[in-house]
Amino acid sequence: MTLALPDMICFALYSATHAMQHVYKPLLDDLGLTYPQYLVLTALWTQDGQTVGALGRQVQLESNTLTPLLKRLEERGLITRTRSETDERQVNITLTDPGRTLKARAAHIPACVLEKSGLSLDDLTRLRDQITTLRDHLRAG
Amino acid sequence: MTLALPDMICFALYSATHAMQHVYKPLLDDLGLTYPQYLVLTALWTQDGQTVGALGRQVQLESNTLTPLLKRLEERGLITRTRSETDERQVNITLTDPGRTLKARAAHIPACVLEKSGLSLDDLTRLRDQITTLRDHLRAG
DNA sequence: GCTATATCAATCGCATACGATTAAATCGCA
DNA sequence: TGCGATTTAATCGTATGCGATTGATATAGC
Repeated sequence: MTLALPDMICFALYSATHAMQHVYKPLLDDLGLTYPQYLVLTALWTQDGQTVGALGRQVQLESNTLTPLLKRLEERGLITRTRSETDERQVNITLTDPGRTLKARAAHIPACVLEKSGLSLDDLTRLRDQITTLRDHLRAG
Repeated sequence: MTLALPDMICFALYSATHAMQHVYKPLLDDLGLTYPQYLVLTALWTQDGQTVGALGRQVQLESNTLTPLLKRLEERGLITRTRSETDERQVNITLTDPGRTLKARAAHIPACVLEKSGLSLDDLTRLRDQITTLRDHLRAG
């Protein structure tokens, strides 16, 4: 492990993440979404009505980042934020009709990214699993 | 390619990058550096005296991000920023003595990260090369 | 029941990221 | 040579990220 950028796994991840977001940018611009907003909506499309904390555990963000992001999504009319009745500390995030409708307009994005990646679906899946394993090791260590 | 967070290669990269920065955080706190500042210094430790543009091409950042970051490194006395004499548009970034000295104090970091990754050096190297290949495909596409 | 503790979202401050624009300097080409 | 196009860094505005703190609510233990 030398101390040079091209040799560093951290820089490979860092620059690949940026390159990935660059690929997503024009696709998300069509939906008027930023990349983290897209991740949050993806979590909600899978399971609606989650609390801020539950969303944060999925996308790996804290309330200090999520709260402003969710307020922007609420201003755009894609979600609603309501205090939980059973536990007033929690805030439930629920998709609006436009928020739900957006899922269909995002459905083509994964295929676009697969195509841009220049890899086969099998190779990309294997790579994803290896990166996920590394991430879990890093979190655990 | 489904539209769910755990299945998305982009989210694997995104969350692994965050996990990696979380591992670096305490190591870089000891040096008083942020993660992008560390990347910039790493590039300078390999080759001193680069222009803002050359640094940006390496760490994949534009002057809009680099200029404030470099000003902070200059305030901390780690680098100097001087207009090029041959081309007044360019600004040369040069390490100061403290900036050079910091390299030795950062030398142990790669081994720490390797250990936290839970992977062998061979596995990590292979994974790094695959991620780099993906990044280059994404940039090219 | 009552209080110390814990949990949850929000807020604040600072440092990235990045699109768009600007200003200065250099280059290209007639 | 001269002038429009290009390059380079800086600036501006918006949106993350994140450490630290705060305020409100819920829980646990006595």
